[in-house]
Amino acid sequence: MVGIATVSRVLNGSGSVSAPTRARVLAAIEQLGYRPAENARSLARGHRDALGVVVPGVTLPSAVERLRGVLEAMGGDPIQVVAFNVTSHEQRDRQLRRLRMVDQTAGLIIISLFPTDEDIAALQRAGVAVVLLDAEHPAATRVVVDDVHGGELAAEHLLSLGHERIAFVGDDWPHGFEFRAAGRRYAGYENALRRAGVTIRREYYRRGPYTRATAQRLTGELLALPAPPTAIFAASDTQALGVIEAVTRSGLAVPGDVSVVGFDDLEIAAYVGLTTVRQPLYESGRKATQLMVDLIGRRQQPGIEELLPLELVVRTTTAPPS
Amino acid sequence: MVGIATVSRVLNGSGSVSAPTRARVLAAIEQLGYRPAENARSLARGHRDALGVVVPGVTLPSAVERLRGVLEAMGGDPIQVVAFNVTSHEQRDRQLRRLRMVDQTAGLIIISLFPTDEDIAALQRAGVAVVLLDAEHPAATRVVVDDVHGGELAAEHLLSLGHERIAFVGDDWPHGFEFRAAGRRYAGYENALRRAGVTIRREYYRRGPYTRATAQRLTGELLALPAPPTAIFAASDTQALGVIEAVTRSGLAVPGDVSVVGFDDLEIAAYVGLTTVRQPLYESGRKATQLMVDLIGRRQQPGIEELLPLELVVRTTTAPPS
DNA sequence: CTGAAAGCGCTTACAG
DNA sequence: CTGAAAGCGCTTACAG
Repeated sequence: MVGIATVSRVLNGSGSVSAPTRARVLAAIEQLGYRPAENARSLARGHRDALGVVVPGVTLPSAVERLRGVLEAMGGDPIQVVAFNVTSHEQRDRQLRRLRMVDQTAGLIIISLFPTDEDIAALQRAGVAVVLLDAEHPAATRVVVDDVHGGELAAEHLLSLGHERIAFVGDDWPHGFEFRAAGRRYAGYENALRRAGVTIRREYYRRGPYTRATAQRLTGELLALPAPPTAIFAASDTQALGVIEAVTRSGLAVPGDVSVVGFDDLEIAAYVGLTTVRQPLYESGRKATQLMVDLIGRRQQPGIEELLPLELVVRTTTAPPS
Repeated sequence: MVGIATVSRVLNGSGSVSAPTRARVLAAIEQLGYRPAENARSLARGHRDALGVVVPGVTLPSAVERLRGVLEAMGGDPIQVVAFNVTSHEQRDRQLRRLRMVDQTAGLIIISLFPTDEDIAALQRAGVAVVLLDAEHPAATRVVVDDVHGGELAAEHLLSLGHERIAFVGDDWPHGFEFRAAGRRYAGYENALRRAGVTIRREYYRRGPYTRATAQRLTGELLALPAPPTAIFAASDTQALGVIEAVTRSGLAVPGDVSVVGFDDLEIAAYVGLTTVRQPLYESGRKATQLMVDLIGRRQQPGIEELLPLELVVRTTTAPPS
C-alpha cells in the first residue's frame, strides 16, 4: 500500500520515489487502468497545459489549411480545438465568451474571431496566452498578411491585362467589414484602380455571406448590369468558384468573356486553373503555434505582429478583355 | 455580500434565490468579469457535459466533411475536438490512451481510430458515451457503411463497361488492413471480379500511405507492368486524384486509356468529373451526433449499428476500354 | 431564501 | 523516501 501522494509523485516524476515503490505503483496503475482526472490535476496545480484553437467554421477550407499547419507544428501532440458553426452574427459575437475551454488551456489560437478589449483582458487575467489568426487586436500577438496589398496585386494584374470594368465580390462578416480581410482587399482594389485612373463604380461592389451560392447570386446581379464587368475579383477562392459557375451557367466563358481572380490559393484553385493571390495559410498555422509556444515560455512579449508574404499566381482564368 | 453558495445557485439556476439577490450577484459577475472555472465545476458535480470528437488528421477531406455534419447537428454549440496528426503508426495506437480530454467529456465521437477492448472498457468505466465513425467495435455504437458493397459497386461498373484488367489502389493504415474500410472495399472488388469470372491478379493490388503522392507512385508501378490495367479503382477520391495525375503525366488519357473510379464523392470529385462511390460523409457526422445525444440521455443502449447507404456516381473518368 | 461545511480528485509543501 | 494534511474552485445536501 502506498499513499496517494506517492502515486502522484510517480505520475509526475516529481519528488523522489524509491525504485521498488515506483515499480509497484506503476504496476497497479497499469492493472487498474487508472487514469488521473485532468480537471482535478489542473485545479490542484493552478494551471493547465493544453493548447487550444478556436474556430468558427472549422470546415472552411482556409481554416482547415491553417489547422493543418498548427497540427504539423505540434508534431503529433494532440490539441484541443473548440469548433462551432457560425449560425448567426450575434451568436458568433457571444461565442468567445462562452468558451469553457478558455479556462483549461495554457494558450489559445483564435482564428477569424475578433476579440473585444474585454475578451483580451479576461484572457490575460486568466493567464491564457493568445495568438490571433485572420483577426486583429493591437494587444494580441498575431500572424497577419497585408490584405490591402493582396487586393492591389489582384486588381493590378487585371488592369495590366487591359481590364477596366472590374467588379469585386466579397464576404460579409460582422465586426465591421472594413476591419475584415475582405474589406481590406477591397481597399487595395480601390487603390489600384484609383492609381490607374479607372473609375470606381459602386455597382461593381458586391458582398454577402461567405458561401459559393452567394457568390453565384452576386455574380448573376453583376452580369445583369447594363455595363457588365469584364473581370471579377473575388475575395476568396471559395467565392471565385461560385463566380466561375455563375459566369459559365449564364452562357459566358472564363476567361473569354469574364476573367476571374480569387484569393487564398486553396488546393482546388490549381485544379480549376484559378488565377489567385496566394496566402500562406498552412504556414500561418505553423507560425502561430511557434509564437504561442514562445509566449507560454515567456520567450516573447505579447502584441507581436508577424507578417506573412502574399503572391499572385497567374493561371488560366484571366486573359485580356475581348 | 453573498455567500459563495448563492453565487453558485444563480450561476446554475438551481435552488431558489430571491430576485434582488440574484440581480446583485449577476451585476457583480458582470462587473468583475467572473467566469467559473470549468475544471472545478466538473470536479464538484462529478460529471462533465462537453461533447468531444477525436480525429487523427482533422484535415483529411473526409474527416472535415464528417466534422461538418457533427457541427451542424450541434446547431452552433461548441464542441471540443481533439485533433492530432498521425505521424507514425505506433503513435497512432497510443493516442487514444493519451487523450486527456476523455475525462472531460460526456461523450466522444471517435473517427478513424480503432479502440481496443481495453479502450472501450476504460471509456465505459469513466462513463463516457462513445460513437465510432469509420471504425468498428462490437460493443460500441457506430455509424457504418457497407464498404464491401461499395467495392462491388465500383468494380461492377468497370466490369459492365467491359474492363477486365482492373487494378486497385488503397491506403494502408494500422489495425489490420482487412478491418479497415479500404480492405473491405478491396474484398468487394474481389467478389465482383470473381463473380464475373475475371482473374484476380496479385500485381494489380497496391497500397500505401493515404496520400495523393503515394497513389501517384503506385499508379506508376501499375502502368509499368507488362500488362498494365485499363481501369483503376482507388479506395478514396484523394488517391483517385493521384491516380489521374500519374496517368496523365505518363502521357495517357483518362478515360481514353485508363478509367478511374474513386470513393467518397468529395466536393472536388464533381470538379474533376470523377466517377466515384458516394458515401454520406456529412450525414454520418449528423447521425453520430444524434446517436451520441441519445446515448447520453440513455434513450439508447450502446452497441447499435447504423448503416448508411452507398451510391455509384458515374461521371467522366470512366469509359469502355479502347 | 441563504450561509457554513463537506467533498470532488488531485498536487504540494510539511513533517518525519 | 513517504505519509498526513491543506488547498485548488466549485456544487450540493444540511441547517437555519
